Amino acid sequence: MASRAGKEKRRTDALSRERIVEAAVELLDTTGEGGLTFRALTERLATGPGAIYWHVANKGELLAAATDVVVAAALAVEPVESAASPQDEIRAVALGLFDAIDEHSWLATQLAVQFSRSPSGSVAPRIIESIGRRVQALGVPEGSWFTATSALVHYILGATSQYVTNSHVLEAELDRGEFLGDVAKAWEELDPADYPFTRAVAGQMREHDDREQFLIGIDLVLTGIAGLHRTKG
Amino acid sequence: MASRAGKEKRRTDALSRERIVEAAVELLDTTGEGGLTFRALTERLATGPGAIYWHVANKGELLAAATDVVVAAALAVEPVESAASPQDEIRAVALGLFDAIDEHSWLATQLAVQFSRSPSGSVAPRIIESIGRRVQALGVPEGSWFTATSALVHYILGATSQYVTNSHVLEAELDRGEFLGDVAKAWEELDPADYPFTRAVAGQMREHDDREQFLIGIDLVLTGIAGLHRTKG
DNA sequence: ACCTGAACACCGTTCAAGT
DNA sequence: ACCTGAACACCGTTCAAGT
Repeated sequence: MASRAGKEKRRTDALSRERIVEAAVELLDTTGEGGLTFRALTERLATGPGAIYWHVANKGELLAAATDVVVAAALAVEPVESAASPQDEIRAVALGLFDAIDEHSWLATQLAVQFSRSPSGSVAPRIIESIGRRVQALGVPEGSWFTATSALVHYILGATSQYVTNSHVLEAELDRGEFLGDVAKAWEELDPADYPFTRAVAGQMREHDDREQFLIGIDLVLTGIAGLHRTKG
Repeated sequence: MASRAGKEKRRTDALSRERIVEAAVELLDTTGEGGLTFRALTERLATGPGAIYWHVANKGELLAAATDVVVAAALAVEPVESAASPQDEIRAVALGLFDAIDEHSWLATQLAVQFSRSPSGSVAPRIIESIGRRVQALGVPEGSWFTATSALVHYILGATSQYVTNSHVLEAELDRGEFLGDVAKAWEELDPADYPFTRAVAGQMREHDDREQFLIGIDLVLTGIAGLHRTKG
């Protein structure tokens, strides 16, 4: 509680990169992807835009930092149960990201952006490391480490990006069930000549459970990865 | 060449929704994601913004239409070789989308947006139908049609979204090889204590071939899907 | 070193007015 | 029915000036 080494704190609400990023995350969570503006941020932090630009280079860097903070938290939670198999751990890591996207609807888009724009940034290595270690533990031959990890990460990114409760849904005050119902209805009304499969599958789409579906997909990829073992004598 | 049924054409360059969407695609291809503005569009079409808004509700609808046109073209190309297995056809469809994204770097982001924001729009059903029919042909039990198709589509979306030659790369005038080299270098310089796997895999990342890697991932999912058959007696 | 806030060069979108 | 173009309410970003 006592201040250490006699260093005086200036003002309690002094700006810092951390505080700015934190405010950005809150703003994104509350008002959605388009809600993060320097106007809103300056108001919330009671400063001018110049103050923010002193700590952060531009909006892109701010979004990258916000994404990194949230991803780091999501990956840190994973409880290391000693009894868990690598497969179970991979499922847990994937679900951690799934839940993070569920909580922060803006995260899905940003994950895709960070991965493709700056794979050497902090976000991509974090996720690759977390999945990759378990791929190693799976006994995948070394030559396939990158391939197997990539496939898992690609599936996770693709799948999670669609499970976003997006602003459109929030605006209309629909819950996920109503939303899926509307989509299913639209699918059922497609031209039977052009869209027989999509129509046939509309019911399954309406009733599917997001998390369950997501995990089944993970398991499909894991099954495929298990097949890589036999390739190498 | 002769005008049909005596209908007079007004001016050759009369506006239409089609012409606007076409111009939007060209603008996106030439100047990238951020290059599509109503300013640039009005200049290219020699009109005012009001003229565009007469044919198109807003920018979102314009982007959706541009995405739909490009996706439709990509899926239409698939040559129906009668000897091809469903697996081969799925690979061909996937590669068609891969190539489309390679040609139109803005497409990856837009695919993700269209899928999550309006899965009842035209883009998502087109892709689901194209993949889904082949999943049916694979002999997947009916109860797993939606699950199997979703897994494939999720993988495809996730994987393609990362193979974009993005504007950052274009600006720096790097080719894909140099870009991957830089990423690999950055990975190799990560903290050995925190990122042993990512460091170990940097070399594989540098040398990997995008298309080959993409297809292996497809095959991993297909292997997993093959396992679904046995679930049902 | 850190912050202020006016100013700049853009956006997407609207709308009275024209033909 | 279709188009014009000025105007509006925003953006992200800069920068001289302050402390």
